[in-house]
Amino acid sequence: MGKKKDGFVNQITKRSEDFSKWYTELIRRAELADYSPVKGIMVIRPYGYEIWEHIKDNLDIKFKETGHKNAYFPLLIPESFLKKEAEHVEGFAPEVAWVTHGGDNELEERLAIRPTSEAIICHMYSKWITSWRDLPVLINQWANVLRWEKVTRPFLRTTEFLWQEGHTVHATSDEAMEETLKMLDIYKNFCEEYLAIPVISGLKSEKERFAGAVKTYCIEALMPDGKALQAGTSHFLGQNFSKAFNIRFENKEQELEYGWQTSWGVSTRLIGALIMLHGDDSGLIIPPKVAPYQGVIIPISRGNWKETVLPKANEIFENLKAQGFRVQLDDSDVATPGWKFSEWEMRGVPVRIEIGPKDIEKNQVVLVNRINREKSFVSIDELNEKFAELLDKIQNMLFEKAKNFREENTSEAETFEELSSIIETKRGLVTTGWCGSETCETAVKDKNATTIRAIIENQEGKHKICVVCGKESKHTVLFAKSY
RNA sequence: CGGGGCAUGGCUCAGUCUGGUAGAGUAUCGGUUUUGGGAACCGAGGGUCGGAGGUUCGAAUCCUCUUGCCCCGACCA
Repeated sequence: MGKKKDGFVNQITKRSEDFSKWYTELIRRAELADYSPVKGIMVIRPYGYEIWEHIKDNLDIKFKETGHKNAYFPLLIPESFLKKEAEHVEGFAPEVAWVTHGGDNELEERLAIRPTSEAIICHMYSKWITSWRDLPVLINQWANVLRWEKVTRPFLRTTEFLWQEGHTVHATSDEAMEETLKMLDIYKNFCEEYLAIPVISGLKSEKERFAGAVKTYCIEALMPDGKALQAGTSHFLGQNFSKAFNIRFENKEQELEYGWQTSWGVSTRLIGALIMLHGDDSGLIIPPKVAPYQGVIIPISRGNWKETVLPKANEIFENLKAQGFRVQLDDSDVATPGWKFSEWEMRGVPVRIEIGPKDIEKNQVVLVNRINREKSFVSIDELNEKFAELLDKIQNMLFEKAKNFREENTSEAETFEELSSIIETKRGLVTTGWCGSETCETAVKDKNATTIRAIIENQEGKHKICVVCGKESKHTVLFAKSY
């Protein structure tokens, strides 16, 4: 640990050597998160939480722009409420945690710690909605939820996690469907623009659909180990919940009608996705748009640097902050510059700004790109523009790199044998035809532990037959192993 | 929930087979010298070996149970 090897850091397992180990080790070393005393529950540390804050703040703006308001619903849900929508309970029952006592007294009805909030929110909606004038209801909440998962991994699947859940009610089916797709689109754009994670959007099969939904749409991202990660979902709930919870309104024709609903969410899992997708052997690479620090200024501490270099470094620091950049100045005098380089690379800061005696003479700084360590010498007078340019460049490089990776790892299969062989050798995403039957879907799962991640837009002329049974294909689907 | 692995100063690990009362590196603290890719030296503090029980004169080490973590599957954001 801490020893030099080829000049760079050697303190974490290399991503190229052991991906899983790299992932969990890095999360702790970079101080994104740590394990709590309770199984499967993690502590999100400030550096990790700040990434979540940037995700949250930016998404929140997009939700507000599209007319949504935030609210907060209770953590505890009476058991009877959860049971109202049959498929919903069945789907979530195995992973619900229950509150059974208040102090020493056993409760008459046990309370579920929300695994998701449809039940409590729909109950409230049934009280609030009476007329077509009350619609649409467009509410989102930022909250924590609890699901007693059997296998957990930091950020990707933890017992308690943070997310947002939007719950809307509309007067017509069309309107609700429009909302479902609109939010899916917001997620897709957000993942691609802010997190530099290319995603494929599509529809879930019946088997993979959210418990209680009519249709579940999703965005799926391909991870470096060839597995797909569901990065967000948007559900068209139809009238399933409004009927179960009696959400009715009087329409313009003075008839009582059940509301049409949607729900949609993304979680702290997005952080897991960006760690896996962008990181390298040296550690994290956080996309500039959500990075807690977009740049770190490292003064080269040499001789009387505190009198010569540090004041200039401070000036640059204040200037960049004033321009709205998120920057850090590492002026600690215990660590050497080399140590700092490695440390901040490991933490994924996209740009390093070096300034030393030689630079001061030339009125310049050195900008270093985290992705390829490419150095550029920039006049201090142009620093603001050049820094902003480099951040944009890095944001784009990350996206392009991820997109190329996905393209290289997307295959097509016409037969079951082909599909199996691809999954067993290179993994990745596989597009095929599918007849739509659950029998064929299950056949693939049983043989290859691979599932339909999404039903995608039909590609003309391709995949005319079902990859399993050979009958006529109804959908083009994306198969992959998944997280 | 099945299969496998692991649990020892903050971190990474040695010691376990063959019981004898804990050790290294690193980190931390103090000091001196350094500093353009993880600096060197001197000195100091810090653990009773995941937890419970048992065997024994004696347990990190042997036995039983238990908890947690990691990996691979089945289930899920």
